[in-house]
Amino acid sequence: MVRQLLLLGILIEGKMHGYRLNEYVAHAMSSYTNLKKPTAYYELEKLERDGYVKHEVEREGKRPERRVYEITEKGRNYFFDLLRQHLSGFARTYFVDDIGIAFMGQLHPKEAHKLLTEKREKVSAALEQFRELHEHGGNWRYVVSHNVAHLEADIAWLDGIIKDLNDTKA
Amino acid sequence: MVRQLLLLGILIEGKMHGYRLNEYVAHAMSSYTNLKKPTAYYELEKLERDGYVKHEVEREGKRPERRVYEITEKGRNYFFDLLRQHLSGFARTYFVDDIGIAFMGQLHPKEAHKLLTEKREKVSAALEQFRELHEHGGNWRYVVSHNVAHLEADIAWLDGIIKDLNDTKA
DNA sequence: TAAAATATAGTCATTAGTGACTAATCAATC
DNA sequence: GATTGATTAGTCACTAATGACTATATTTTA
Repeated sequence: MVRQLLLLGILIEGKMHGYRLNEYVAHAMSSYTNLKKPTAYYELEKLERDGYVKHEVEREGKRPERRVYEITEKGRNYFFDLLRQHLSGFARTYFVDDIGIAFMGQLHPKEAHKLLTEKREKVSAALEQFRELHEHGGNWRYVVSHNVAHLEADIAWLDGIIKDLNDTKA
Repeated sequence: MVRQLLLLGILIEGKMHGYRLNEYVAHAMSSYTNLKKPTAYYELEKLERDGYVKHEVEREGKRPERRVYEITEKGRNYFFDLLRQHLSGFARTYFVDDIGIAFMGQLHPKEAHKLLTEKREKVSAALEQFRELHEHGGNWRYVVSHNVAHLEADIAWLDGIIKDLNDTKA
């Protein structure tokens, strides 16, 4: 449903053709989704089947045909339903890192220490990148602060484990 | 690859039949994965195709047949590869909440405020649940502290947005 | 002790998701 | 002015994931 919210949220601001839409997703929205192009078309087809969007074909000059997608009235309503659900709802996140940590005991603490230190550096680099993105307007800044907050939490968490491993090694 | 790490990590501690394995995943590991039963069997088939696990069929009394899965030597090596990769690597997390927030402007700030307050309560409840889980031994406690850290970060983040919305309303 | 509930063990049909590709146009460079 | 490279627009064959189901055995309860 997240993908539907995303696509309808784009189309609610105006019609757009498929290619442009995917470009927009891949660039402007790359910090909160990794929706792939074929997946977007696939999702658009479903949205169309259900009457939430429609499309007409146009062509500019001699370029290939484009499908210009447009949200329907039903789609608008559905978008607001989804948006309300998403803003008020809570969905549990599963952290892939936890699985590695759960099996960490299979390695020598010294090696685990080295590996987690590498991870910490990578998280730290990602954090720097997000910090540099700071101060764009709109609700975008909340997306940035969200990611910053979580990456900071991750680093603190990793530091705790690394410290424990230090004590174990000694 | 996460699923493979998970399944091999279970089997490295000893052979286990499919049903028990799924039970284990659904109970003991429910805080770091939502792997479904058919997905587990599907993944086990692939692991078997690639020679990382093998199975033999057994039956106890008159109960239905069981497939008892066992990790191979190749599987052990692969497990350690995966574990090292996971412990040292960093994978970007996409937060579904960010999509709702990105489109929050479509609603009246007053309604957004109400909805986010509801979300905050749900996050808070989830946090309480995790806090109660505290103090089991092993690396399990890191899983708990990880989730606690992230939920706390979420609440602080939500509070920031809610506060801004208060100012907007006024 | 018959009926209902629960546990055991896994399968199947269907939907979801994507890497790699096609096929055309336009721009740049040698 | 031919060749290379980028852009435009979308498709296809394949892999991944799961809700709903089957079928039997055991336990509980009325």
